[in-house]
Amino acid sequence: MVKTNTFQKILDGATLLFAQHGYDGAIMDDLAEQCGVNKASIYYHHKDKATLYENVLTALFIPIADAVVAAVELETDPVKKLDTHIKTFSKTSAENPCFASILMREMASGGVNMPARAREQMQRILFLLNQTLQLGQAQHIFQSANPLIIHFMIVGTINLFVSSTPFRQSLPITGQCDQLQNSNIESAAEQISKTIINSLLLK
Amino acid sequence: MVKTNTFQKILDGATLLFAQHGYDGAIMDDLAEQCGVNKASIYYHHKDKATLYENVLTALFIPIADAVVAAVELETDPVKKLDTHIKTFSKTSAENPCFASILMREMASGGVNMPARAREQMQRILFLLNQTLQLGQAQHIFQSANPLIIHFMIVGTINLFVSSTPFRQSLPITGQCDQLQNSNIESAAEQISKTIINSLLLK
DNA sequence: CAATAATGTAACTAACTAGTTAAATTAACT
DNA sequence: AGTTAATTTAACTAGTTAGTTACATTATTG
Repeated sequence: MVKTNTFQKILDGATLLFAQHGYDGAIMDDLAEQCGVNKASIYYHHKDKATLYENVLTALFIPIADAVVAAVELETDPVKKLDTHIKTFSKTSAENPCFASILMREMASGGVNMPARAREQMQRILFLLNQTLQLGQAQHIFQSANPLIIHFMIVGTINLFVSSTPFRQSLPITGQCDQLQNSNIESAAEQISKTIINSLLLK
Repeated sequence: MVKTNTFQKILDGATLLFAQHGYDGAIMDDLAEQCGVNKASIYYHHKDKATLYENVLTALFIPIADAVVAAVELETDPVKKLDTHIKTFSKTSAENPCFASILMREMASGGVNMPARAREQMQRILFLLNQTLQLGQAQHIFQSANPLIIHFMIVGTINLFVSSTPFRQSLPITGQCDQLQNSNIESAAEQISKTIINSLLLK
């Protein structure tokens, strides 16, 4: 089943609109105009608003979870696995900022309305982290820690970083703090990775 | 000017509704019903939906920033200041989970539509952190680090933790991972504080 | 107590919004 | 070319939603 040009155009426009305004704030008439298609075309390609939202989330979450799992599985050392986990998640999130916005909104609702296929992708990432941490513990490299909190540290920090780009640029911080200048995602990921790994390593 | 019972009842109901459904998802008729007041009473006490939202955010953000600033200023040691910063923020957030939900939604939009008074409160918290970090560096206790990323680590992790209570309870994690059991806010705050302080301390 | 101010309410309105319909256009195939 | 299937469109509909109005009730005060 080849997806048409219009199908994808609507999906891309909807991704942006849902990220910017949330489910309730995204207006189907605006979407039609933004994509340059007639509103009825949206309903021709996507059953209804709820289904369109599911389609958006599925298309957004699966590649990110895939990338993280694939990259981590290439490594064998727990420290390297964890570093790769954090950096791959950061990189793929930054490549598509809509992911961070949509995930944050969903988590703000307690994740209750999140479509099952999207939730499954987040669980894949959490399970992968859990495996890595247990491997590290088994090899007496890592001390015991709550994987869910580590997961939240990674996801929470990166989401906030990625989605706050406009906010960051409006911050009236004086030149006295030059650390704030290099606010690119790679250095953020590096700092998060170092921080987490450092706290996990057995002394 | 003494705020009436009804004014506060509407404010409380609106806080919950905005936290659960976001600005666009919160329906004024639902709010009236939930509070047991007539819809026109809402508009008698609060100019319109946007003003009500501002009132909610102001009432929610100011006490949290106040609490963090007050607690941190009681300490003199940078390490103790940072630990208090993280634990006070965690405690006050957990006491009012609506704060986390609303802040996450606002950050998902890039913080662009956040009312000025609410944004100022987040800046107070960030500036306070910046001061603590600089004090620690001046005393040769902390190494240099990006305060914004530390801020995001604290806020992102705690927000996610607080607002994910329903999500956490739905996680089908097997008993093999008993770390997940003690998912209370105090132990989360403890782990975050240790992690961050540990990574900042000069070796 | 009477008058006035403050608060509460049912019913209404105008604009908006998700989704539909039936007809038109374009592409695919024989 | 001619027929059928896929796609697009303008116009429409029914339900929803923020905000209003004119009136009723309750406090307050001189």
